[in-house]
Amino acid sequence: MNAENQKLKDMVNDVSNNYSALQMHLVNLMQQHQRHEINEVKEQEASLIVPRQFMDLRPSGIAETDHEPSHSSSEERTPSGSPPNNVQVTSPKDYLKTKNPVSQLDQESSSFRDGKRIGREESPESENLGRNKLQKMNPSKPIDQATEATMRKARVSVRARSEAPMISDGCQWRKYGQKMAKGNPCPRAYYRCTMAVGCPVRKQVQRCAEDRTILITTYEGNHNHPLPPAAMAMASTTASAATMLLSGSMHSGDGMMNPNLFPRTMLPCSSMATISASAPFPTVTLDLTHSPNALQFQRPNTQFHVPFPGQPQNSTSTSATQFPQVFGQALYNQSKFSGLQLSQDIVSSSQLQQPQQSTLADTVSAATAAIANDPSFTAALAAAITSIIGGAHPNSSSNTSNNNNNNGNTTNSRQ
DNA sequence: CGCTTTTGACCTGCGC
DNA sequence: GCGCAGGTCAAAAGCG
Repeated sequence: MNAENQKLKDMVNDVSNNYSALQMHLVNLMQQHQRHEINEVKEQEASLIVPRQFMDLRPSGIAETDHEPSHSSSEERTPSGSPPNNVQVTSPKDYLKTKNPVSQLDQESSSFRDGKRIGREESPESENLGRNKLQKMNPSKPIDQATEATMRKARVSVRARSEAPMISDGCQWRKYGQKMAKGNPCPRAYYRCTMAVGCPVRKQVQRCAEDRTILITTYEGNHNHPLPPAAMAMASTTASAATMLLSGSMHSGDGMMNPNLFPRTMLPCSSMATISASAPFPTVTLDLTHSPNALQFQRPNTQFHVPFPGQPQNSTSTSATQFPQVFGQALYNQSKFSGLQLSQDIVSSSQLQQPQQSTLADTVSAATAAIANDPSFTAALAAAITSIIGGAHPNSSSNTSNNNNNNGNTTNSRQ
């Protein structure tokens, strides 16, 4: 066990190092691409106004100008002279070190302590209720409160193939409800984080109606406590989603995302992630199910996307390559761990198959699809996902995993 | 015995 | 105002 632990430590260190190196590379690629895309946009619409970029893993409004100077011209085209929002790639560690997004939210919510139910005043949901009530009664800061609500409700949905009833993401969860959702024969389970008292993070777990091997896990909120390394990626991803969506809302005149501008800020299409701006729960969807076989089941732009009010159908969602970079990184690193090199030649071959790929995340995605038929790689792919979202295995230390087996049986019998 | 899950009831928002 | 659906609560049951 000691030897195994040491081996795992070495692997973690390797991940960290590779992550940093690849992160730098990704930044460079993004900057290059951004310049290219900006030129295109300028050609198409000279008067276009582009909101901030959606790469800062920290909560909006705290970007520091002493970080890497942005080479994006988004700030150049920001009309109101708002502080520049640089394109930054911040590791989860740095992100948490720099600023705990939860603390900000908690501070914001602390001014709304008049919960509807006195007995539940301390619970986050009662704060929400109180806030909603106050928002109705006191419209003095509608934009701020709408922004806050967006931040609170922004969600990250992860689609991953898993036989396990729930993917363990490094956190401890307690199931507090289960419902049958319309249009899906599989029940939806509700969990809340139990790693700290009063942690507002919740998640929903449900199997995809079209392909029940796909597990859809939706995260909402930000943790108010330190996270184990295994949970860092997902937590920062969730927080980033909120930040991304909030960022979009903050830079449009009416306090909501401008649907016509939003897609233009994203990099070219990747099938790994989509963003839905559907109110009231804007959702970022990370699709880790891709394989040649998976694609036939997938309906990438319809499943979670509700048209944004007034938004043309062809722009209801935008694929993003920026956001899932953490997952691509994990895949790359895990493939190394597994001794199954996600080597440059594999990446290159996948690029040949999909010449439109232009970013690291896309490359990894394509490589995943290209080699997913290789049984030996399947384990590596599963391990890659596991390394990010904590591991999907029935024997997880989390109580919820085993109990969820019971859930499924019980639910089936009830059905 | 303490913790977690189950599950019916309840609350809330939304569309009609 | 009503019904529906999603989300949450909390007492009861289950489990180790």
